[in-house]
Amino acid sequence: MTAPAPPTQPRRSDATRAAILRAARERFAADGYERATIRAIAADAQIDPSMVMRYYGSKEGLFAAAAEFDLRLPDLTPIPPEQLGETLVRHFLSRWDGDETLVALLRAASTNPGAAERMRDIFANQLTAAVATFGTDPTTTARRAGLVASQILGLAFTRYVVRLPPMVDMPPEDLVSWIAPTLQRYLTGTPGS
Amino acid sequence: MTAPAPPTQPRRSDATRAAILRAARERFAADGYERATIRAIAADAQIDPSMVMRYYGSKEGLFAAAAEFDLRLPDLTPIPPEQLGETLVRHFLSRWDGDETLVALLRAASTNPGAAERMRDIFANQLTAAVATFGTDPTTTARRAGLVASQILGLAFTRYVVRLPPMVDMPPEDLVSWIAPTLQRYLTGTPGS
DNA sequence: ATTGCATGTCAACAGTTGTTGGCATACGGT
DNA sequence: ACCGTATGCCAACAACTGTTGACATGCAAT
Repeated sequence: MTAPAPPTQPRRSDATRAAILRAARERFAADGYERATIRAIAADAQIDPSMVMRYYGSKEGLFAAAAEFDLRLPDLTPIPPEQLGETLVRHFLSRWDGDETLVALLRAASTNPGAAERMRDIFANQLTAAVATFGTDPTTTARRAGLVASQILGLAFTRYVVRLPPMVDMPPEDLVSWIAPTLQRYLTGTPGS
Repeated sequence: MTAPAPPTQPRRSDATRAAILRAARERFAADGYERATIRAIAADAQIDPSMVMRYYGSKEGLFAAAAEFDLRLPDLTPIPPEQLGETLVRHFLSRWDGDETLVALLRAASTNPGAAERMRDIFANQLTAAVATFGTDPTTTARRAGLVASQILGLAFTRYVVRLPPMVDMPPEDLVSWIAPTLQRYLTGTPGS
C-alpha cells in the first residue's frame, strides 16, 4: 500500500493477466480447486507458471481473483410480488449461461474452505439483501433467503456439476415453470404450504 | 477364484479393514477426495499406509468401498399420496444424521468424475425407481425424480457442505414443513403450480 | 516343531505440486 | 542513445502424493 491507487493505469501485461484469469476460471470450473494445477492453467494461457505467481501471488490469490463474483440480482422492488419466483429463476439461469465463474466457485466450495466462505458471503449478503428489499417479516428474511439458496444451488449442482440427465436435458422454460413456484413460496409464502 | 466364495468367512484383519473404512469416510467427508490423503487416513486408523493399498488396492478402490451407499428409501406405496413429500424429507434428514457417507459422496462428486457417476447412479436408479412406484405418467417420472434430487441435494449442500447459517440453524421440523410441499409438488403436481 | 500364509512395518521410488530466484529481453522515458 | 524497469522464460527446490517391494512377526494347520 503506497498510494490510494491511481485509477489503475493500464499495464502492458494486462492481456497476460486476462488470459491467466480466463484459463483459471475454465480449469477451476472443470476440475475444482485442487485438481486445477497452476501448470495446466499456465499452459492454457500459453505463458510460464511463474507468471501466475508474479501477478497473483499464490494459487489462493489466483482463485480469489478468478472467483470474484456478483450475482447481479436485479432490483426486485418494481416486480409484481407474484412474479418474484419466476424472475429469480430466469435471472439465475441466464446468469450462469456463458459465465462459468459460479460453477468454479461451486466446485471449489466443496473442498476449499476459503471458497466455501466466499459462497456463504455471496448468498448471505447479496441474496439476503435482495430478499430484504420487499417487506416481509424481517425475522424470517434470512431463513427465506437460505431456502431460496438451497433450491438454486441444488439446481446448479445437479445441472452443471453432477449433471443429472433429467436436469441437464430439461429446457430452461420447463425449469422455470417447475421451480418458480418453489421460490415464490419460499419468498412470500408460509411453511406447511 | 477357487470356490463361489463361502459366506465370506471372517478374516483376522476385519477390525483393521473396518477401522480404515471408518477413517476413510470421515476424511472423505471432511476434506473431499483429493485432500483426503491415504497417509492421513492410515494415521487416523493407526495403521500403515501400505495396508490401505493391500486391502483396497488403490485410493479409488478405497473410495469406492467407503462411498458404498444406499438411500434406503422406504416403500412408498402405502403412504397416503398427499404425505409423500413430508415422508421423503423426513427420511433424508434422518438418513443423513449420523452417517457421513453421503456427505463424503457429495463433496467428492464435485471434483471426482467417478464419484459424480456414482451419485448419478444412486439418484437415477434408486430415486427414480421409488418415484415410479406410484402411478404418475411414466414419461414424467425421470423429470420429477430429477427435480426432487435438485431440492434434496441443494438442502444437503447448503446445510452440510457450504454450511449456510440459516440452513444449519433451522430445526429439522421447520425444514420439513418448508420443503415437504416443494417435493410434494414435484412428485404429484404440475408445472406452473 | 515346522511349514505356509496372513498380517504388519519400514524404507524407498517416481511423479507432481506450489513456489522461488536468476537471467534474458524489450519497452518507455530521458 | 541510454537506462531503469516491466515482462517473460528457464531451471530448480522442497514438500507431498500414491504406490511398491523387501522384510519381520505371528497365527494356524500338519
